[in-house]
This record gives sequence, C-alpha cells and structure tokens, in this order.
Amino acid sequence: MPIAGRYICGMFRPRVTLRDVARRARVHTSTASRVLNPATRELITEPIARRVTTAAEQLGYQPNPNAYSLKTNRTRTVGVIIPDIANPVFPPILRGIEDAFAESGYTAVLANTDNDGDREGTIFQEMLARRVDGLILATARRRDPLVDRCLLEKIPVVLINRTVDRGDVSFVVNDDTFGIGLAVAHLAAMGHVRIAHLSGPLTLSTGFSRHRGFVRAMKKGGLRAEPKRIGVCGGFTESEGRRAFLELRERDRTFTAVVAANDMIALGCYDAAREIGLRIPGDFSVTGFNDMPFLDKLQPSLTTVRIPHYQMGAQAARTLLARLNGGLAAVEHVTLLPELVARDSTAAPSRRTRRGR
Amino acid sequence: MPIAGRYICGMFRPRVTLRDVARRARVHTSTASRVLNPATRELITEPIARRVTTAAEQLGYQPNPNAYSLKTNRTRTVGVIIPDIANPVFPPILRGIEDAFAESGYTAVLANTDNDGDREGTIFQEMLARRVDGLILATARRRDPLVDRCLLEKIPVVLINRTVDRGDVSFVVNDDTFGIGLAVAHLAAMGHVRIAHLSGPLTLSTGFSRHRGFVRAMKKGGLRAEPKRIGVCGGFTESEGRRAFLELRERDRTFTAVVAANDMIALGCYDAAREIGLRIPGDFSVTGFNDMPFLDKLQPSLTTVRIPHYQMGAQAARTLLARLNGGLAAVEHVTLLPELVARDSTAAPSRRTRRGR
DNA sequence: GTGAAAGCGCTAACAT
DNA sequence: ATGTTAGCGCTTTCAC
Repeated sequence: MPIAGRYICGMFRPRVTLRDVARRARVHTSTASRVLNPATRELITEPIARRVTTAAEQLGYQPNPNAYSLKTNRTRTVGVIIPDIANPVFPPILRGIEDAFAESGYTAVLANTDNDGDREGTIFQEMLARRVDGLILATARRRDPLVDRCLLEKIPVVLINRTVDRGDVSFVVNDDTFGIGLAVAHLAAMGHVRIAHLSGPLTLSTGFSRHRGFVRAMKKGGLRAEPKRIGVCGGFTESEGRRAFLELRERDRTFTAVVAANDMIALGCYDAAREIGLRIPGDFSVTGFNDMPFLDKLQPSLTTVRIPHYQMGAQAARTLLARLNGGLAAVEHVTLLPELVARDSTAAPSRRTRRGR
Repeated sequence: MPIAGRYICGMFRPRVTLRDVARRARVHTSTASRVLNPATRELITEPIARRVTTAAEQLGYQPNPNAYSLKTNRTRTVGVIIPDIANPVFPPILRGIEDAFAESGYTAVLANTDNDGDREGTIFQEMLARRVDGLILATARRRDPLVDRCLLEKIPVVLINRTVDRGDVSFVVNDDTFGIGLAVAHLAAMGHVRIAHLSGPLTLSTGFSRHRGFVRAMKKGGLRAEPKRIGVCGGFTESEGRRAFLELRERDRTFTAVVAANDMIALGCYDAAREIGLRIPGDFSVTGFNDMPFLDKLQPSLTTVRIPHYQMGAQAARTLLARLNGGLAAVEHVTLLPELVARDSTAAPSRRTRRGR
C-alpha cells in the first residue's frame, strides 16, 4: 500500500493533512476545517482564521478529495457520455464543458459509446459506480431508457445536442428547426424551388427536428416538400449520405438542391455526385449542418449551418452546476441559435436544371 | 449532506455497503473484503467465499471507490494532459487510452492546456490535488519542467507523441525520422531534387526530429538539404505554414517540393500557393504529416504520413498500467512506425520547374 | 481461515 | 466561537 506523500528534493515528505494544519495553528481540526470551507468560514474569528490559513499555506496543504467524498457523498465529478470524440462536433463541446467547470472544482470524466446501446448501459453503470454527482448526455435518442433511469433515480442530468420527447428533463440543444430554415431560405432566395432533404435518423431529436424544420420551412416559403424528395439516412454518416442521395435520384431527377441533415451526409452527396458525374453547384446545390472543421477547404467549399458547440458545452455545464449546487433546481430548456455560413456549394439553379431534366 | 443511496422504483434505497454484504453472508466485513478482492480471495475457503459473492450479487453491491481510495491512497485515476482535443490527432489517441484502460478499472481524466505553460502548471497541480495515480503527457517540450517534476517526485508518467531530451522517462512516440524519410524518398523517387522543408518548432521533439530526419534522408538520398530551403514555423499551424512558405519563396524559387512538418503547415502552403497563384502539384509538390481526417477531400488531396494514433494511445496506457501495477517498472521507450499515404499533392516535377525558375 | 480492531482524512452534529 | 466526538466504507495488521 502506497503511503501518502511525495518526494521533494529527493526526500520523501508525508502528505500534509488537516490535522497537521490544525496542530501548527494550534486549533482543533474541526476549526481548521471550518476555516478552509468557504461556507463555514464566517463561524470563526478573524485572527484564528488567519492563523489557520497561513499554516495551511506554509505547509502547502491540499485537502484530500477522497476523504471529502467519503464523508459527504459528493465527488465533484461529472460524467460526460458522448457517441465519439473523433466526431469533430464534440471536441468544442468538451472544451466548453471543461472551461465552464474550471472554477467550480468539478471535473468532467469522458466516455465514448459509439452509439452502442449496450455500451451506453455499461458506461452508465461505471459512472454510477464511480459516484459521479451528475451526468451530461450527448447520446440521447428520442425515447431513451438511460434518461428514463436518471429521472427515476433522481440522478442530476443535462442532455446536450440531442434531446428526448419527454419534456421533464433539462437540455441544451441547437435550434435545429430554425437552422434548417436558414438553409431552405438561403436556397429559396437563390431561386431554388424543388429542394430535397436527406434527413438523419428520425429516432434522434436532431434528425427528427431537422426533418420537421425542413417541411415547415418549405411550407412557409410557399414551396412543396415532396415526399419523393425526402430521403432518410440510417446514420449521420458519409456512406449513408451517399446511399440516400443515389436512392433519391432514382426517385426524382428534378431537384436542384439538397439540404443535408449534417455535414457528413453532405459529404456523401459530394461522393455520389463525383461518381455519377454531377457538378456542385452546377447541377445541384448542397447544404450541410454543423460547420465542422475544414469544410472551407473542400472543393467546392460547403455551405452549412454553424452551431455554437462551445457555448452549448459551457451552457450544459452551467445548467448542471446550478442543479448540483442548488439542490432541486427547475428543469431548464436552453436552445441556441445557429447561423448560416454561405460558401460555394450553393448557387442559383442553372437554366438547364431550373427547367428540370 | 446527501445521504448515500438511490431511488429505485420511486423508493429511496440506501447504498449497500460491504457491511451489508457481510451481514447477509453472516461473516465479518474483513472476510467479505478478502473475498471481493481478487488478491486475497484465495485466503478464504470456497463455501464462505461463495456465500459472500452471492450475497453481494443479490444486494447489487458496488464498492465505494472513495473509501477504497482513502484507505489505499490509490484512486485508479490517470490524468491525461494534451494541448487541445480539437486538434484532430488527439481524439484517436484518447480513444486508444480509454479502450486500453477499459478492463483495468482505471479512468482517464482529460485536460487541455493550449500549449500554455502556466495552464500546464495549474492543471498539473489540480491533477495532483485530485490524487491521480499517474499521468500521460502529450504536452512535453524537449526540456520540460513538468516532466522534471514528475521524475523528481516519482510520479508515474508516460509521454506520448512528443518526448524530452533526457532519456530516463517512458514514452510512446511515432518514428518521426523514419516518417519524414518516407516523404523524402517518395518525392525523390518521383524525380524531385530541390526539396524544401518547413519544420515545426525545434523546441518540440516532433519538430526537431522531423527536421533532423529531413536532413538525414536528403543526405542518404544523395540530395542536398540547403539551408535556404529550410524554414522554421513557430507552431504547427496553418498560419505559420503560410508565413513560412512565403518566406521560403523569398529565399529560393527553385524548389520543386515541400516537406511540411505536419498537415496544418501543409495547409498553410495550400493557402499561400492559392494567394500567389501557384499550382499544386503543377508548380510544386507538398507532403504533410499525421493524416488527419478529410485530407482526402482537399483539392488536391494531400499526400501525408499516417501515424498510428490509436495504437499510440493504447500503448501509452498499457505502459503506464504496467508501472502502476508492477510498482517500479523499467523505463520503456516505444516507437511506432508510420506509413506514407500517397495522394494528389505530389507528382513528378514538371519540365518547367525541373529546370528551376 | 476467520474475526477483531484500528484508522485512512475529512465533516458535522452536538456539547461547551 | 471553538472543541469533542462519531463515523463515512473500506483495507489490513494482528490475534486467535
């Protein structure tokens, strides 16, 4: 068993504990504890408090979080469960979480699930075993047993990016409906009329509300969201985007623009277009969603909808902190506004395509 | 103070402890502890052991890691310090670490430093305050005070991606010298002779050894690494790549290829080339390093050197685990082999450029 | 082979 | 306003 302590200048120094601080300040440990705890500091008179703080400083005292946790049942640790950190939307979310936690004393512990339900369950259990104080979930499906469990067991949780159908849980999401509206309006303003949509999985709130947003925006713009011009991807992936695009073109060859549910699906359209010899934006325009890195370097650069990922992470962390500190805080629903980033994958429909082919 | 326990079926159930398990199995807690600890299980007879394990199962016992940590001074937690998770080389490294830790009971806690020395120090302190059992550092400079401290204070540490000049610390890195050799050989085989290098910062082992690798590979190939054809970037960034490329072209206009120290620097060359109206690979070829995502989608797609990032993370985690479990394990140096990914940014030098301009 | 007992470092109810 | 005391849940030495 390792003995608490560290090597300093080659010498082993045992860890300094609260008792050491108390001894040096010639007070009782509980007094020292009260001084060092902001919530109880006011109970102690100024001169004694100062004796304690200077003693703590001189000794380089660092409280033992394990002792604190054992006593209080709070670990100041939050679990963050995401599908895959290699998906470029998540790094900025994570940075936002990390930065928002920075001053609070909380630490985020990350885990990836690869959208695998079993793995989600395992990781959830492990997080509980680790006694996290709360969870930030980016893995929610519209009906999600994990979220149900959190609510049932009163585990503080905030959903991020995706939400669930039941409304009694806090979440921080992007305004997907509005975002898709931006894309549709952008295309409509350029003169597009026959606009197609390649949606994400409708079991995810992102896929669902972008799909709904598309239908609504078309209607609002006086355009028709034809069923034959709507394709559903099994996942937000390039390969699904490619597949769905080719399938779409089997059904309809008159569309002049595609609103993809995310950037990867849009990339799939790029692949398919290259394969069958269509030009972007000459033969059709494409929009993505998320504005992941390097889209500006594509040929053509991809018009997309930018989501404030960093702010999303930061806001989720703040919402969870409020719940963690305030006890039973109200359920919070935060929706962030995205913005359109117009690039070269969208242009006015050409004469040829405008007529239909 | 929250009471340990959870809501199950709407009812609050206090946390089951080792004592509960022992009571149910009608043994002493110490016996139950010995059964549940693989290292001491053999001390207990089979029938009693079984009584304990079934009791634990029936009660759904989950050991309290805080109590364990308080008692043993081991948190089964490892700090991972990286420059920035938004840099696409780090997500796969992290996945490798996470997966390698999965079965071990260890958890990685991530922190980003943005290559800021002060922040590194702060985070280091916080990690120690959290009582991590060890560290994986991806932030090392060739001379690094943090690494020195770890060695001085005997904190188990493994460096990853970058290493330090002193050799008495474990690390897992890519073979940068070899990797650059692949790029040079690839270009030389295409007929390039006047090859330039845009290096990274020479204070980082990656920048330094890629630079050295370039000089060596040129010599080995019977080519001359002219000083005027070597530029140094202040960071592995696109803007530095752009700046260094333009500066390079001030000094020399006869090079037919650029070996960039990483992909971002190569992207900077793309930017500069577009600005001054040079064609890639028509006017000059470019190679990158790392093979980050979406390079195949660039125009032209970027020839680069692929590093096994995932394996790098997994290996670093394994090396650290060996040290953590085995006590004082030997210092390990692991070097992984990269491979060339030939794409469209490299081609034989054109007649025009071959003559020099 | 198993039980008894101490204690890791801290907080908080209670006592003064 | 400060001290006393008990105990969070576990491991581990010691005793039988």
